[in-house]
Amino acid sequence: MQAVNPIPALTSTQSSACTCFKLRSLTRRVTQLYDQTLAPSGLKVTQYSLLANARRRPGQPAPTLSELAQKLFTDRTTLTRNLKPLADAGFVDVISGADARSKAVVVTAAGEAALLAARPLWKAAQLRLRELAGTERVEVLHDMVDAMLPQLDAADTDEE
Amino acid sequence: MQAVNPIPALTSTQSSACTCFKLRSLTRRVTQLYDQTLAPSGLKVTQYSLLANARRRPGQPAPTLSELAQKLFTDRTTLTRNLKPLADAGFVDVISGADARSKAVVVTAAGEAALLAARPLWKAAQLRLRELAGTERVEVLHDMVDAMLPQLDAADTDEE
DNA sequence: AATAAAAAGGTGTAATTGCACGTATTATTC
DNA sequence: GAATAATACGTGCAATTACACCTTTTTATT
Repeated sequence: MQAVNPIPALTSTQSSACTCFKLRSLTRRVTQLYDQTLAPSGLKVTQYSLLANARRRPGQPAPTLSELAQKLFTDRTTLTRNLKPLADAGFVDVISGADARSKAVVVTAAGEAALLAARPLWKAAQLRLRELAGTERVEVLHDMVDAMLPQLDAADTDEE
Repeated sequence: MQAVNPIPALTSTQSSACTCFKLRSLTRRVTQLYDQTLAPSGLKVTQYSLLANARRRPGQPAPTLSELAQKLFTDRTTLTRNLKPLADAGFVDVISGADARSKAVVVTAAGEAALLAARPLWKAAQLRLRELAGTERVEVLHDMVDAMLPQLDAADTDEE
């Protein structure tokens, strides 16, 4: 016996089963949670992540724009724009790199301070998400992203 | 015996363990995959999802902006902007609703046609993602989003 | 019926995102 | 050494996203 397809021509399940749509929806809500929690710090989660990933130990070379973009899984040109508000706020300096072509991103003292001030809020957001979604789910999600992202990243840089 | 924390002051693991950052990174890549695959249709995945969710069977009432926004897990004002290119392309009509306040979204015949034409491409994207990430992972991801999204959605509408 | 509250929607502003195309600089090839 | 490749970055453009604040209309309260 075969299961009956409820409404053949127009199952709304079809569109809502879109993985991309689901992911985008979840990400919007999660971003909202983080941004609202981080609000007192003046940083959005994107900026927090950018700063945290641009950070280097003293003596360590500052990352170039391309290096940082790759680390952030972002388009290079997106990084350029995202640096603007942070540079305006004095949280980063975009200096000329080793090459005459390349530029490097340096987190300033003010940037470090902002990051330090935002950290407890970020931790609160992490905790709140775990409360809402369940710690186990969040951990599974981490593993899944870690497994999937490299595949998608490779596929992206391949096909050119 | 206690495990030694590798570099106490500056573990880059801390920032990369940000659930929001991970989710956003994955979503960017997945969106890229879908958008590139959908490109021949002239629709972006956001627009495809919007159209698919705005669609009604003949006779069924067209969704109001607020209803549709809720269904899409988007801000109401975001929906307003996202409708613009679709209205310009003639894929939707934004008509006045039952109320003198409300408006409703109607997918036009051209919109239906665009959706129909895009569907094989969308399916190809779904398939490609499963190839890259593994079908099982995608299915687990679906379940996780389905479980997490309502929690975050409720938390969002609550705290006002 | 007047007033207050709620609901529905829009605009200003700002940030995030990526593609297409362009310029400048370095490395490679002949 | 000159021509070509590749690398590094920027800008124009368009879409996505949401908050703060606004107007209009409907509903609820007194």
